[in-house]
Amino acid sequence: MARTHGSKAEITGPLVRESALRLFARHGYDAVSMRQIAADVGVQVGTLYAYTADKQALLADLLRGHMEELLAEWSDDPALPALDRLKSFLRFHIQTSLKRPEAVFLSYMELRSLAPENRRAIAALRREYEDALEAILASGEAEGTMKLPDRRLATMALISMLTGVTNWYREDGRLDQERVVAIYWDLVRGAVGA
Amino acid sequence: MARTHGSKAEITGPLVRESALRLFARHGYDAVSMRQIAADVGVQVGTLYAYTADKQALLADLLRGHMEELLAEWSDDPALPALDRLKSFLRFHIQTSLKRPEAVFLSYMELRSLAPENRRAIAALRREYEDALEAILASGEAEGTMKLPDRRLATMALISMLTGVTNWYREDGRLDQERVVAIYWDLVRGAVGA
DNA sequence: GTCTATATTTGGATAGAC
DNA sequence: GTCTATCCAAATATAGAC
Repeated sequence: MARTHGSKAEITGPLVRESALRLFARHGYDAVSMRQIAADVGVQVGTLYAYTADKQALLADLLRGHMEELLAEWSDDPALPALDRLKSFLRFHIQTSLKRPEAVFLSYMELRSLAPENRRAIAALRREYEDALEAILASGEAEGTMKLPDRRLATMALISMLTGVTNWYREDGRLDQERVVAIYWDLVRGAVGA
Repeated sequence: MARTHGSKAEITGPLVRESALRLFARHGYDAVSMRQIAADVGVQVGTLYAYTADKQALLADLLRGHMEELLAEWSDDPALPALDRLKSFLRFHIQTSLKRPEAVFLSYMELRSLAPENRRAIAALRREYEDALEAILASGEAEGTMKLPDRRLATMALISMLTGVTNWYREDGRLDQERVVAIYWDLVRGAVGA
């Protein structure tokens, strides 16, 4: 696994990020040492510092990258019926959560490990994502196709519920992703009073 | 804050547990040092080892204690209508989560920091708790008062959703606990098809 | 029961050779 | 771009005095 001098310079950067993501998600930011990451990548510790200023920056970049990808990939059409938009959001959120479970988990767990400045920036991106869902719920209420006792709370409740798939879903389990989406849609549709 | 020799021997044990719980929940198990815990309690590091074999045992005891309390406090009457039982569970889970948010958060987050043996034991207790909810859903289906596409998945989805309150609830926020319970009850009732 | 002092390990980060 | 070697700080845990 370990490499020697001078090989694969151009791919080491991404490898560092991938290893860090996986290890941070699995064991927690503070539980993972730079030495572990280096060993996982197959380089020596010193090498890591050619790709990140320090450990904190590595975490911050991973979280920011994930949230920015999420926001960039999500597309919504306010002209569609709110229930259709909600179903799209649900599918998007579940599929993303299952495609990048480690990034999702990390983003929800390790905000606290960030320095205040970094934390504020990531929290703002997360808020932006939550607001995308809340806007859908608002339009559902305006249309009269949804009935919610408290829109903001419903937003948080739905996101918690959907993100929860990462806690129990197994690739080799009894349900495939489409089936999971369908089941969650039943639950969510009921919850929003449709 | 710091104490000197020989004072308050009989209360140091609980204080250690309280400090450890708060600090572990806030910063993560690996991010917290025994020195920090000692400083928070107001003793020197060595003293902690009169109350725990090591740091790992401290975490394991906190998690086990929380899960055992949860299971001991929860009481269910299978003779009641399933919807009433579900509402009881919901109130119990939300109130407990808001009364001991740190223990709840820790139990869901730091399983991974436990040695395999300890992890298995705590996971079994958690499973027992989940099964309590699943049994209620099963009886609702049998009664015909609930309609669920997948009972096990609904169980996990509801627990994720309810536990999510700890992510956003603030004591001084706009909603008191009873209001939160009422709002979640609306969402859950809809989700289970009642 | 608690303190002080310390052994021992491990961590993040840097310097300089190749 | 990567390695080797190393500095320095901080961590867990223990020993022995009071």
